[in-house]
Amino acid sequence: MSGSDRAVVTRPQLTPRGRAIRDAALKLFAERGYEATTTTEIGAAVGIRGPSLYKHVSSKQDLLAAIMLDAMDVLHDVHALAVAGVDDVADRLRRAVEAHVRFHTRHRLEAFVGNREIRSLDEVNRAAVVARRSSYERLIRGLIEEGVAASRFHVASVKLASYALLDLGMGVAAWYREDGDLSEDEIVYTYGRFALTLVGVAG
Amino acid sequence: MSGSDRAVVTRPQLTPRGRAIRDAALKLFAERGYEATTTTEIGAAVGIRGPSLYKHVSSKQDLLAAIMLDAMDVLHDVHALAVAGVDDVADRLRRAVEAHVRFHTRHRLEAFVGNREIRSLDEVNRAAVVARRSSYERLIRGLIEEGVAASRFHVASVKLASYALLDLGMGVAAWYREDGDLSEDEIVYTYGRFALTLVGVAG
DNA sequence: TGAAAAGGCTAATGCTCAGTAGCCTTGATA
DNA sequence: TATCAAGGCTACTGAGCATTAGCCTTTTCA
Repeated sequence: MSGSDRAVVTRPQLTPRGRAIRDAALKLFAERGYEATTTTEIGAAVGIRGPSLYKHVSSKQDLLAAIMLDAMDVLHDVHALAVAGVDDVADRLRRAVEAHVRFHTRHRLEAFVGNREIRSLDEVNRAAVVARRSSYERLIRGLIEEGVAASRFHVASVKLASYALLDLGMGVAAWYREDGDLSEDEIVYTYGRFALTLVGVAG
Repeated sequence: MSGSDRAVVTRPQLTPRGRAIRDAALKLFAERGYEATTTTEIGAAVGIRGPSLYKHVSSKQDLLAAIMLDAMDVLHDVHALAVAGVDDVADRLRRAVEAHVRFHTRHRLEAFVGNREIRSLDEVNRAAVVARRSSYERLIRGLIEEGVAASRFHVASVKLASYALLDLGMGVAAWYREDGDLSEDEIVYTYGRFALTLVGVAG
């Protein structure tokens, strides 16, 4: 009943070369955008020609979809892990926001691409990503509603507060750099505090 | 010395049709992205064929650049207007953030495109937009530094606080809708308050 | 009223791109 | 050692795109 029996990785395993291709595609999609990235460039990044990619992946579109869907699944997983077994609603929110921000530092390219390239997905894939995103947003909003219901939080608008928290994470993905002068822990801690003051936590 | 003698509109005037084309292009760039928008579609949106656009604009690229550069200039203008003649640093920050957020509701498409399509600009235009953006970021950061220097604000990191405030505005541009259930004033007021608690304002 | 400017249009140009066809090399295995 | 699959490669296909060329109609105004 601990939840650890749920598989964390649910998508098909990739060969090493398949993983290299995905990593290269992710980097290129983040740098220049999905539409502006050519299969020739993705191939070059792993030392092969564009058409040879098709021995490993089925299409450029599938590459994008896999990157985004996997990222959303990981985001759900880290959220679940962060709040599991924590009772106090303020602690739950702080831990959820910390996990949110940490995800956006550790997977900033995935988050960046995920936020900018939804439009490049075909209808089926877009619906799948949007569904996962909505589900995640409901989790965050639910935490705030919980705190408000318990009179622990005081906000002008639950919706606005949840948007603010979610947007801060996305912002991090846009400017965070591993070699920058703000450490991951520093950002995570500070934003966790931000979150609590933002919902006007009592106590 | 009031600053009102500085022209607010500095770019070449557009004919009505030129303006219609720009508005249509803005809407399409926001909806499906610059690369995915065709000149045929922009033309269709104003009732002409794609090639006829070239009687009014010099290129698709210039259309994007003009949209983004104008938006950055307006953002600077509304900021200057918001803080002009205000002495108290907390008031200045609150008013600056209010102006920032209001800009992102009133010009959400421009802001949205401006944040997502920098990569689609050619080098010259990109440099111009990035310069304006940096300049604006310095203004916001400067306000926070001012408050910290005067011991009115208390933040763990000036940089982090300014990123957070800037990111909240960008977030607004992504989800705000004129016909949504959160009013512009409501969002502006709430985020103005967020800003002050976020910098740990004293008094 | 007549010339010319403005602003449409279709057709064409030249380029880029995702994906396919079909071939060849290599290395594992039977 | 013969076979065969894996995974490269080049050449090609078919489509889409921004932009230009050149033509025609309408409007403006001297």
